[in-house]
Amino acid sequence: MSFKNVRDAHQTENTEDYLELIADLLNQHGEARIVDIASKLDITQATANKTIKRLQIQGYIQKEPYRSIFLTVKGQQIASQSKKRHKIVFNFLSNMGLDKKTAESDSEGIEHHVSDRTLKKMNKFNKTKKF
Amino acid sequence: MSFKNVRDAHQTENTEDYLELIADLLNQHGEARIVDIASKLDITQATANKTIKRLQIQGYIQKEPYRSIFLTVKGQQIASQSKKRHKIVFNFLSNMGLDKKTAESDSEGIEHHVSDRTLKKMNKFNKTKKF
DNA sequence: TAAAAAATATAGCCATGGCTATATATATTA
DNA sequence: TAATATATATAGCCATGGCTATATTTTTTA
Repeated sequence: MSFKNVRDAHQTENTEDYLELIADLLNQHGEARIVDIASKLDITQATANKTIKRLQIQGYIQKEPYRSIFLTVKGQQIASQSKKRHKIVFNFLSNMGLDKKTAESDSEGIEHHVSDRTLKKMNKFNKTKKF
Repeated sequence: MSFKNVRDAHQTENTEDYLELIADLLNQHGEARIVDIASKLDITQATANKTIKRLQIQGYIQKEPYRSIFLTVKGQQIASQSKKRHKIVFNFLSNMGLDKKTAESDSEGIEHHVSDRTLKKMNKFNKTKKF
């Protein structure tokens, strides 16, 4: 079952990265645009555009042509869950003694592969510095 | 740069899983066959076959039609690196107090997203129980 | 306001990794 | 050994996420 879980994680991974990023952009700049997403994710605008279209079809975001992007309730839920996980993993890696850059970069990849059980352990460690 | 790294990890991830599994099968049963791979990875034999073909083209494995699979030197190197990382992550999660099943399942996904720096920290913790 | 620049959209290409259905080869067993 | 079962291979489908090149729309600026 294990490998199947990893595959399932991959399917949602890109979605989660997009939604989390869009939420950040909305919070920080009041709007989220294709250009920003493409630049942050280091992909072309064409690719960003295509994925945004998929996310729209799948009901995670709402947007008018040539206009900026908003999250649906469904999208917001995933974004905030994702953000929460990301923070816990980032803090955990930081508390392990890793530098900000490494913690940031590693947590980006790890956040999608951590079970609730592991997340809880990490969170406990973050709070008490004990396992 | 961070997201790009995650994407790069994904490209090699499936390759690493295959090579690690093939190495295990070779060690445990003396041979690695498509059926076993498909069953372990929980995919169809057709999919396994297709990926095996790619791995062969890319020089990681060597095989004759209808025969079992062997690793090239290039393939062995990646398999053993991968195994090493996997073990460190698995031990780390176990040492955190997680049950075997969770540690196994989570390490499967995490191993591909852990930098050398983080891996070193984990390894140190495994040995000394301190960060 | 008209021209230039920037942002967005679309088309079409590629690789990957899923799948089912079907063919072919190999191994087992009656 | 001939028939059956198992394993492997191939063909063809789909979704995803990269890309470049080329519209088109919106925004900026001269």
